[in-house]
Amino acid sequence: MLDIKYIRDNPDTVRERLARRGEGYDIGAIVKLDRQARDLETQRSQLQAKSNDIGKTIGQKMKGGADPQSEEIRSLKEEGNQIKVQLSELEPQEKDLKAQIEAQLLRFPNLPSETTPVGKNEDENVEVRRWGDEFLPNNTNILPHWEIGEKLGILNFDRAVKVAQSRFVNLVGAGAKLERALINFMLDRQTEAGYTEVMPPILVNSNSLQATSQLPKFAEESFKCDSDDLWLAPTAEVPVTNLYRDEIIAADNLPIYHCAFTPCFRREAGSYGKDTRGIIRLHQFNKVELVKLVRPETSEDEHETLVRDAEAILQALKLPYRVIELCTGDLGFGARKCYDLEVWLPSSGKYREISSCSNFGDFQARRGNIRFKEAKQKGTQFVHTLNGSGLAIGRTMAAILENYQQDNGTIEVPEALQPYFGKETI
RNA sequence: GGAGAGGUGGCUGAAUGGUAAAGCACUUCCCUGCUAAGGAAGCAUGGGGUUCAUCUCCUCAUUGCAGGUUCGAGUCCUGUCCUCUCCGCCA
Repeated sequence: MLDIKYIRDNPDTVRERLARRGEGYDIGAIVKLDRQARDLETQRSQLQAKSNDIGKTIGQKMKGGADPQSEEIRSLKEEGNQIKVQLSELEPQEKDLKAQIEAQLLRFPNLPSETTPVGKNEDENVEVRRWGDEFLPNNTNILPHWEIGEKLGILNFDRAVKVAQSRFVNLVGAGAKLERALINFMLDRQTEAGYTEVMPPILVNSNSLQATSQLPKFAEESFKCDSDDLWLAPTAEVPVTNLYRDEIIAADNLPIYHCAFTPCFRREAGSYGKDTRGIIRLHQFNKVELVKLVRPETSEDEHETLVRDAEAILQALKLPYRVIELCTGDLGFGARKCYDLEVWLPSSGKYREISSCSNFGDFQARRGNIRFKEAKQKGTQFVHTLNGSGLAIGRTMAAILENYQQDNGTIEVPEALQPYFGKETI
């Protein structure tokens, strides 16, 4: 959430930064509502003060033994009643205005960072670096991962569709074990890199989704449990970041680094016809997520190391990839800056997103009221939150099935993964 | 799912409807003088106003949350969420 005070004091800056994302963000209305709300609040609190005064006076007089029926008490009560009438008009107005402001504010995206490249859409994203050309497979007859997967009997779609729906998969035998090996491998690596593993709830309430900014704007993207205020988490970012919602963290305890393995659930509304085959875009997929809560002045550096920590997995698996910096037009709602890691998928001759690493600044912290406090200092500040996949498990498996495909139709298991998988080939 | 109890500062914990005790912890200071004890003050968060701005200052709100009654609600009423105990069910 944007800071209303910042909008108030720097409307032009806000306008200009939002415009970098594209059209359609008008802060005029909110500035006006804010002015009205503050005027009302000033009026209301003055009346409130008077009312408090009367209450106190009556209280003191009653304590002193005054007759409740006396003229003095009755006239004070009458005065109190009049204030109450005035308040009953002002209060709903103020409340309504503030609710409107809040609702609008929740629908404004974060301001892009000064360094985020300006662009209209994904075509204007910027490639930052590329890694692993020497590992590009030279086999030109590489089968797409879903074909080789079904051929080897380790990916099964038909039965998963029967059990659930399209966009679900069943992993069999070596497929299931490979998934498990990848999970353990990634968690171990990220733990060694300094992230504390957590295993949070993956059903999350509306407040949590609002804090990390999946709500209110993206409600149709998540699965909702009908009879409870619970949703299936679309990413571990939600439960892990929200572990600290409404907390004031001692500054000494920052930075906080967490990694978490969770299944993730997405409705993929509006992606009909996209990636309908294979395991690139499923309603349920596994992911190891990295989450950081840091001091504001460190968040840019923390963002860079977060990306490096995600890259380290791809490097260890010797999977070719590139790092893309998203331009303002493609930037996620809550992010001020974002790098995507894209892994090479030889069957389609394309790089595909396998990790998205974002710096949210104080955007999520403000929504979730996650603050920190310096010892011996007054006041609190919002932390900065960051997260990134480290990595998406299914897409990593797809990349392995393709990049490690041998001429004889077997899959070589990446060396780093062999201790976890227990075999050298599939 | 059934029955009961309860949600008050960092923690413990009071408050016949009269405007949130006290203790512990913490911070600063004083006294004392040696692994200690005593005294004083301070000690929450958020909003608004004031200010070029910060602090101060003024003010409002916050006893889980949302309403209601009242001049006045921690206290009474209604709804709701959460926690705990017992029972039931259950991996």
